Amino acid sequence: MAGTGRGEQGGGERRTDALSKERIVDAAIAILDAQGESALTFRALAASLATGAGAIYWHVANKNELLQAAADAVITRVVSDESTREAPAAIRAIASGVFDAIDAHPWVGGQLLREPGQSAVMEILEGFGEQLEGLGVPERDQFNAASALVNYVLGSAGQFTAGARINPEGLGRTEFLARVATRWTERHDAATYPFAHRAAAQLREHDDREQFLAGIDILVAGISTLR
Amino acid sequence: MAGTGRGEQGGGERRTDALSKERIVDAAIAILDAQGESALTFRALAASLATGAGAIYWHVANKNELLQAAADAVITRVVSDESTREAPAAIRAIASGVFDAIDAHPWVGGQLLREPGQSAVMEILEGFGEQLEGLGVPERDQFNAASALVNYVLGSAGQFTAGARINPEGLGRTEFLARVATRWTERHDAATYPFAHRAAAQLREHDDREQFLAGIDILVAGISTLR
DNA sequence: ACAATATTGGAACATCGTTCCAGATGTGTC
DNA sequence: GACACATCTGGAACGATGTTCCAATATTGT
Repeated sequence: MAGTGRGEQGGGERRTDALSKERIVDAAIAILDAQGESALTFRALAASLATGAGAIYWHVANKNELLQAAADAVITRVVSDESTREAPAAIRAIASGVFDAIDAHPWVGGQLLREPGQSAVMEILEGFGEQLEGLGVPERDQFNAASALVNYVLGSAGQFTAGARINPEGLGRTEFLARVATRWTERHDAATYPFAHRAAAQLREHDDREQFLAGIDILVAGISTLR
Repeated sequence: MAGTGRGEQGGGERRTDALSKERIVDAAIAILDAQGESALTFRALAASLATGAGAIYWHVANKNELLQAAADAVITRVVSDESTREAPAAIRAIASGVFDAIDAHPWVGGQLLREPGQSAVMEILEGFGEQLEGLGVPERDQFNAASALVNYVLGSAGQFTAGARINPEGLGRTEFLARVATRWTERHDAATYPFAHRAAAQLREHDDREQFLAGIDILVAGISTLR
């Protein structure tokens, strides 16, 4: 068996078109951003890099690792941008950053939900966790509080991403939400779903980002009661 | 077709093995529960029903519709079990029900995140929403509050489901979490990730359900400050 | 210059969701 | 009972995907 050991790239320059995990991940992100999750195939990726599938597998174990690396690349930039603000504002800033990243790269949302303990998720957990001391949260509650924030962010990310996946790209977000609302209202009885019908009305004039941050504020308010 | 006859059944009675969407969904749930998400293929489903793929497509449009129907079937039973308790307890009860359903059928978590506006999700939203009046939440904040609860539940569901997908089925949940914790601790610096390292320690002795409900309590506490 | 290793490109494989269609089954009419 | 028609079934076939395999090429070490 030939050694499968990974060669370190030493100091010598190589051919300028040499593949690398970084170049592959960048190409993958470009495809994901431009054409969406379903467009990322090893054939499309190989074509984009002017190579074959086998060459890509030399640098990347499988598609899952590729997606994780892509998601990490996007999220790490956001969270490491650590602000030295007051605790509540810092939490809001981190959440905002994650939201914006997912807004710009909708596929990230789905990926974060797929693998727990993934570095991107831990990065977010770390970012939130470090702020809890400043809120006066006792240590025994800090893990629960940070988890709640992370799970809320991931759930929101999933819903948002799923929306983007369905939206035929033609409609704006508000137009799209309006269509979802009317379709749902038509199909379900207002008597058995009183709340959902009121919610559908608000859906038309709501702003995703505002609603997301309102949820963060609710969580922060709840966390502040832990003492 | 080479007469693979069931004509030799004898009795001219109406065939007892007639397909229906309900029977198909039940068979799908059985496969999902027993062997996990990746085991549900149209070939396996056809074999389980002793028929062909084409026959299934006569009753079900595609795999997505099948998964939605399966998830709806599981969730609807849980939420419609509406309790007439006080608001905070009712919210806790609904969340518990969803958690238990996903605990028993891990694949449901992933499915709920895939399609927004799905009936199962709206059912949960309705369940939470109806309790908010009792908490004294002003109408303009009710949609945000209910959304926060739903997004938190879905995020938690996703994390929990993802864990079940990775776990090789051999280990118990605690053992599995311990392994995740040590692997992460070994790979990452305690200096740059102080909080995550403390969290990893707690991960070993934590209970998923308790942590999930702790998050619900945080949200309820935060929602109660909206007046 | 030569051997050994690292990397590439693309053919080949197994599997999946889905489509297609010939035949079997059921229903209504005389 | 015989015929026509719509409903339903079973399985072969299609196109696409992730992945593996391997002969060919590029790079490195001596």
